[in-house]
Amino acid sequence: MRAKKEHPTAVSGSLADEVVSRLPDWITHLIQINSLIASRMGVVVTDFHCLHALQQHGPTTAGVLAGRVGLTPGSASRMIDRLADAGCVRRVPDPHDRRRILIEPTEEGLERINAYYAGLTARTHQDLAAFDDEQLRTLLRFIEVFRASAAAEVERLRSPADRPAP
Amino acid sequence: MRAKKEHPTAVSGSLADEVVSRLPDWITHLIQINSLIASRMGVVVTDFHCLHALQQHGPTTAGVLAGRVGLTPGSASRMIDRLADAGCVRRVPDPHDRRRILIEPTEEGLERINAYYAGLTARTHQDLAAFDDEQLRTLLRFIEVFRASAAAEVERLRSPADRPAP
DNA sequence: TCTTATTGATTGCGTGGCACAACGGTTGTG
DNA sequence: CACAACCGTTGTGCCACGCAATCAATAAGA
Repeated sequence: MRAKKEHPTAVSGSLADEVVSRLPDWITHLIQINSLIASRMGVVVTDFHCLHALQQHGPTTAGVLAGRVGLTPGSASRMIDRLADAGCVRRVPDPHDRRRILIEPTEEGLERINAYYAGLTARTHQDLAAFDDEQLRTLLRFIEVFRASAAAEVERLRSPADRPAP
Repeated sequence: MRAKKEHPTAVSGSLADEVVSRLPDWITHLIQINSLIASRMGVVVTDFHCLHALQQHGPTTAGVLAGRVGLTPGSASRMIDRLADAGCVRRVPDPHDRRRILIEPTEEGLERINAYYAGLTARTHQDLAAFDDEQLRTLLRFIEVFRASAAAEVERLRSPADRPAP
């Protein structure tokens, strides 16, 4: 444990250090944006993730939805209640297995999530205007690498008997 | 109900569109990572933001700290109670104004936040190894632009209808 | 076929973070 | 010296969440 390392504005011996030192602050801001927009929409951040997952992977059961957003099945059930009351999702019985109930987003839910992404994408497009295609390709690769890495990190953190061999 | 496009402005073909379409998923993962690590540390995400703000801007009063993490003064007081009980922060009376109480991180608090960043930093360094200096410079610019943009967005979202004319 | 085990989803209960509003202590101003 | 403004804290209620028990439906076994 190196306790002497300061991250805020790093010692910038390398560009990589600069990058990693500036990431946390950005991430913090992104998280705050998510919370603010969610509260402005009258929902909780978790509900937001649920809508996002629904939009990304399509309609699924409540169980896998709970897994995606990192909630217990019980909490997911209540979350779906909230979203259903808000008219954002709908419960549809699975014709093949009467135990299962598929959760699918409604028009209003899609509109809401789209409105959210519209605001963010507009700003993002503005920000991206300063980069050329070559740089955008680099950014794309960067995002893809980090997305995969983040997904792996989520999986690792969720396993209780983790850290078998560092 | 399969929508025609996955995202609102997904005019596929543009690199910028690719970027904006992939960002939300990554952000979602980052948020989940934050929540997971926070719960694993025995704190809440807000406490985490508090420690981050303390590390970024240095010791301040409870009031401005509440503003930074987006909490009411009352909630911030309770949050400071939690962190103080956990030994992460310490209340120090301001010698110049006995109404004010400065909040400063303790060694343990700094260690905790460092441990968090150490995990993320290690992974980030690994990911960054695949990029050369030119690309890293692009990434740095990208991050800086988006960080500023995100900060501005946070400010905008916090002021609901006000901001008449500064 | 009838019985038993497994899977999926929901509900009772307790915990805890948060907002709102009221309170006491401190500073500075007339 | 009295009054007002400011800062932090505390009382109260709300609601999201986890845990565990429960009900419904399918799958497996005698």
